Amino acid sequence: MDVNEKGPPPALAQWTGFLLSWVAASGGEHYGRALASVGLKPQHLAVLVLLRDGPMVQARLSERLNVFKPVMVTLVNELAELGLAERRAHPHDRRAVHVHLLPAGVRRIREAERVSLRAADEFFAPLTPRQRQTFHHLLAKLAGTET
Amino acid sequence: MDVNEKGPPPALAQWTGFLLSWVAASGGEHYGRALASVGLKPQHLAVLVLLRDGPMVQARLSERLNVFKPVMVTLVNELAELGLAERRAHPHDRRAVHVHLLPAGVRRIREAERVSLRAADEFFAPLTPRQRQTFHHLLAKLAGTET
DNA sequence: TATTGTTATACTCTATAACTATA
DNA sequence: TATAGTTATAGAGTATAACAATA
Repeated sequence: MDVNEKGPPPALAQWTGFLLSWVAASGGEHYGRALASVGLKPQHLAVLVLLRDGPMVQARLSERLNVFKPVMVTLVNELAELGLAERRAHPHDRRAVHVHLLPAGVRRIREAERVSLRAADEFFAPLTPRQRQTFHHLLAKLAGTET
Repeated sequence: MDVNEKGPPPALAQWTGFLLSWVAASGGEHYGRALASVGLKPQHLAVLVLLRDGPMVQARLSERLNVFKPVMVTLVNELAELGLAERRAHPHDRRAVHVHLLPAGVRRIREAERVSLRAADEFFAPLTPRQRQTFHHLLAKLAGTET
């Protein structure tokens, strides 16, 4: 049930649910390739964007992104190794570490947003701007983020 | 970056790509639970539906569903153990096995389609019938299954 | 030489357990 | 007792390698 570049199997393409999962997987791969071109994984960018609002404790990063604590340890390690973020002592709680966004991280966010916006334009090219807006609206209704 | 039942993280919900992956994952889980209620995994049903057109060689099942050969071995093993399909000798090629759909498999397909249609109705309940049709149309354009 | 089915193996992701140091 | 961070480990799911039988 893997998803490749050829398009969905015709026999199953009339099921909306199958189309949905195929389009999402296809879009996710496209997005992942775009971010990889600036040396990031999707999760890296998600963490960086959260840190843009200020330093954050790792445990709260895990909660906000719905990843398990050990995963966040790895992600922060990688971001630190890339020089995009770093751990510092927490001012009030000696158990916790504050994860800070570094200037290089701010710049990398801008690059990532540039390539990901371009990737989105490519992916949604089959739709007119009006259709793309409609698509977003319908997704938001399904996600329950609008009434 | 896991997806749970609470709805997408508000901070990321304005990105169409993130909404898309969240909705697809949510829908996939809903579909998976529905099929599990009749004892099937999504891949099981996909195989059974393909076999409805007649017996098929395992290698072609793998190709059609884009799964690797060892995965198909496991799936056919499971379907055989469930009594829904079985391996028989291929009439012309002694290397290959013909996978046949059994009467119990035909009945199970009907049950699975019943619960999966109900699951789809539940999942797409936030949309009007007209919107649901539009959503399918836009997905089909993105998947390239219509011009 | 290529293909079918199978077994064995590896690799990634996801999830849990256990431990420390604090609170 | 509970929480933060880390390490270690376990489990799916996915992908590759290698093999015997046959074409």
